[in-house]
Amino acid sequence: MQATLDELFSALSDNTRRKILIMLLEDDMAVTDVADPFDMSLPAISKHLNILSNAGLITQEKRGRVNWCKLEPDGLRDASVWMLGFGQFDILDIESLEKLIEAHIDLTQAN
Amino acid sequence: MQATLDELFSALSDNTRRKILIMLLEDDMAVTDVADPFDMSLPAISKHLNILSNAGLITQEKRGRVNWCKLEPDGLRDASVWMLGFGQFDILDIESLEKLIEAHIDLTQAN
DNA sequence: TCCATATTTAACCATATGGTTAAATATGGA
DNA sequence: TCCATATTTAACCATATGGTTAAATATGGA
Repeated sequence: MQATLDELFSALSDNTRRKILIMLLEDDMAVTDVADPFDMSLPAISKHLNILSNAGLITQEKRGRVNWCKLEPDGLRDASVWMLGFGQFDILDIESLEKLIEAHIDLTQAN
Repeated sequence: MQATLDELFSALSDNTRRKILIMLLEDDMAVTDVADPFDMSLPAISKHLNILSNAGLITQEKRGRVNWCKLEPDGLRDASVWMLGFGQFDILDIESLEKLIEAHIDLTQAN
């Protein structure tokens, strides 16, 4: 069930969903907790979570009554591969990329 | 008239539009020529081009009867910044990124 | 057993999206 | 001037999207 690029980019095209992804960067969350900061009904959030699941950006695991949502780390891969390939390595200038990589290596070594 | 991330990702979520972007990577094109490979009416293509313009991914310049479409090189920037920031530098593994950068430097020096 | 909690499903609604065809518009060129 | 070419605009249509509320479902716990 590979998500298509259509599904991926479409899932990313809604601010509520992007915010949810950022929240899940922190930690796994129950549906109710995901919904909490939004001024929107639970069913609406439930639908957004479904869209994110279908796009391969999150996974959901039901334990008891609670449906835990967690980020799918590789979910963005296909989209970023498309963008980097398309952008021909110039989307972010090379120096910025190098700085990102250095920062990353520092972080990695700090752990 | 900054394009929003919503507009950007939404513009990218359609395969016809992604194909148009790839075509424009080669060269600037007239609307009629953009439409040629697609099994779709001219007005439909015209609409897609408008969506790409509003998203900041292309620009259009009318010369005579012909409306020339060209890629906007920085169009993807905001989207890729969001994705790289979100992905915390791990979307593509670091080695792949380094290879991309080396390849890019080689290309740059070849010119 | 029975109530509370967590979540989804169903039915609905307004608006957006992606397409169509027909007509309008503007420019180029004989 | 008048036709051809390039493109957009208008009017339309079916389906998708993002939201709602009410009801259903399932599990936890007293």
